[in-house]
Amino acid sequence: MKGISIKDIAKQAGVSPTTVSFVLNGKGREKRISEQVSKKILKLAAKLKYKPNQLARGLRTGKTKTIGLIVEDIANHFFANVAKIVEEEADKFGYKVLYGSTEDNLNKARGLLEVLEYRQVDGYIITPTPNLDKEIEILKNSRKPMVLMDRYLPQIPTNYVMVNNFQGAYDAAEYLLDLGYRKIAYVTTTSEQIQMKERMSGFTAAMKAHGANFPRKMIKKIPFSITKEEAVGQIMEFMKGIPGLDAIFFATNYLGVFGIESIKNLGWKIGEDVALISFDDHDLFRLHTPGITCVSQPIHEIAQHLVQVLMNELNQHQHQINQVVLPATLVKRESCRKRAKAGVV
Amino acid sequence: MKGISIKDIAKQAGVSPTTVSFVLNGKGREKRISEQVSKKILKLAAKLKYKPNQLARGLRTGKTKTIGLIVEDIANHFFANVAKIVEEEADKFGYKVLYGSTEDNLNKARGLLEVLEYRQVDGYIITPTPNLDKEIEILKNSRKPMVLMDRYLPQIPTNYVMVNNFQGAYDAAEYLLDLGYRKIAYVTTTSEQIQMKERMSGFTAAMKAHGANFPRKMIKKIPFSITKEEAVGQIMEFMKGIPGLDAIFFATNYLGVFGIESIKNLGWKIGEDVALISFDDHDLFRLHTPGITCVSQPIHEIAQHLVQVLMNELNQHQHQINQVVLPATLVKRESCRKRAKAGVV
DNA sequence: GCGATCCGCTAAAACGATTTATTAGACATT
DNA sequence: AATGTCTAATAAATCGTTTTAGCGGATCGC
Repeated sequence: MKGISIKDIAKQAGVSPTTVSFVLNGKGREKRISEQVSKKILKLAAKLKYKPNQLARGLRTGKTKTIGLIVEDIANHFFANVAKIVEEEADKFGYKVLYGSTEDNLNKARGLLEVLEYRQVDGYIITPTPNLDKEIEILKNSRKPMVLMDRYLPQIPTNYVMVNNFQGAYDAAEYLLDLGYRKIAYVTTTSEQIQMKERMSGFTAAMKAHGANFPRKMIKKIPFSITKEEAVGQIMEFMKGIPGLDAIFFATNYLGVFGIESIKNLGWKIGEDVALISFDDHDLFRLHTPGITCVSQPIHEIAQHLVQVLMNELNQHQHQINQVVLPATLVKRESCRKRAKAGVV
Repeated sequence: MKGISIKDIAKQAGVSPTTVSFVLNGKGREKRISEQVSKKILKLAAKLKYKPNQLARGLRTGKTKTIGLIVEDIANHFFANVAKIVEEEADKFGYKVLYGSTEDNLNKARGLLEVLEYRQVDGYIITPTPNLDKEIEILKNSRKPMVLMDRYLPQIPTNYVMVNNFQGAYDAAEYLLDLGYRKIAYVTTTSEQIQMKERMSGFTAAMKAHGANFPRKMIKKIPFSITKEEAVGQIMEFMKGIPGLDAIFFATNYLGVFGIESIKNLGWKIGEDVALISFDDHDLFRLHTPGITCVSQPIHEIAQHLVQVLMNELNQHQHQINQVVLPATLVKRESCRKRAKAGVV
């Protein structure tokens, strides 16, 4: 059941393994192998369905043609879709993907990095967890090709591919204001992650630019660690405490989902009593009635750029830093609508 | 930036690489290496953070400690979650996972199998596409450890891990009848895949066992290839054509999602005008209002068994066939409720 | 006629582990 | 003393590639 090797081809062609290797690696010309011999080898290889042993090749060249993909949670809509495209794109370059989920846990991330190093992947696509700075720094210094996604580490200049969080949130705020909403609340996480900060900045900037009122008490931070029920409860309390609430923005999709539930629990009608908009799309937002307006990340492009950036580093030792920021798109659905008259409680 | 090798340890310990290899592989006793030397080597390995080169090891032993996971669509809720647990479980045995999505396309599946062979994975977890029989047969004959998931090939006895589709659908039908529903429709795919057939059998069996009427005209088959809009349209037509329709069962989750939309489009109320139940859980079902009752697959257990079966084959050359069928669970939500009075149009 | 150059190809080393066969010496047996 | 057994280790082959260095012969320049 053993595969056939370069030696088998060499024997059958009556040449040395070296020659076979040269030809099969497209170095026939360069190494001055005659057309006849080249052709014979190529034909033989095809006939025998020769498949180079990747382990032997990797051992010799130090390249495994494998990339490591570290996501927050492969079962999450956003990451699963990115993973899928990354796999497809990498495949085009002959690379395979080893993946793992961190659950946003530092130790899991460390474990994954260790395993990937152990497996000698050629490059990394990483969604960093909090406090992963040191490991990223080490990886960076080791000159291994690497690109971050979804968030970056402001202290460490690295490659990354991200959505424009500032612009996405800015557009959302502006859209709400355009529609005539005035009393707008903002729900985010307690996490200090950069992408959350940027969304907040973008939103705030838009409110300010339009002279809208956006005091601190319109902002609610929900801790990551609490249960869904607790979160929903907190959001309900928060909303009830704001008389005349017009519209509410959720800074990430799972909060938006909680928001839907909170509003329903209050007996309010989404899009009528209060407008709802969320960062990140979600199956539920698309299929919900009414549809939930959201700021959508260009998943396909993100994945393509991730692989592209990695391949650039991998192939051309081009060590200039590559930071890609892609526009977010406002997906308008029915949860926000033109507000005819000023809101009253 | 090179890793340290067995030779480095050997040099520093003043012994041969052979000795180091023996000790590090736990064969110290067996090979009569003295306690002193063993300890020295172990200490040194820990100190230098020695990580064996998997490529070299794989080349020599023929084992890559990698398994290939072929799913239908990694971005799908069910497969993404299985993939996640598979990865975690495999990790416990020191295995990593290479994955790929077939989109239920035969050629994609072939391509994936080829790549995985090329990468010499030690074992396979496969969601077979239609007509993949020949390739599975070949793989089986090659004695590579393999286990199928989600569906199996009736003509080829192989390992598999599945949910009990018959029982799941049976329970669903029985539940609807218990609640007092009588005019029950069934929506499935046109695909001839075994799991779909079994669901149909289970459902039919329950209806018959309870003496319920279940004529052919209560069954609708939706082709896989049409667009969402077309599917929704077909489902709407189908439902409108059944006077007095009580309840409707969808044989898989994406159909259930279409079902929700169809019912809404008709202006009916789920759980009030018509009961809805679907095979497979989905985020949307859980978060929808009203919640959608469904037949849920034990994802965690499925994944655990998949890895377990594969590890059995991998480690003990135990070549008896292992077929695991796990119970499906009926998750009761608000889309089906006690029916007070007989249904009237 | 002699060194330089080119042609077409190959021998052998290397990658880093595992594994088989072997060794040198201590000790025991007959 | 000759033989065998055991101990504690090692040398060398091996896995399948890639890659460096080189070889024998023909051709060229002068």
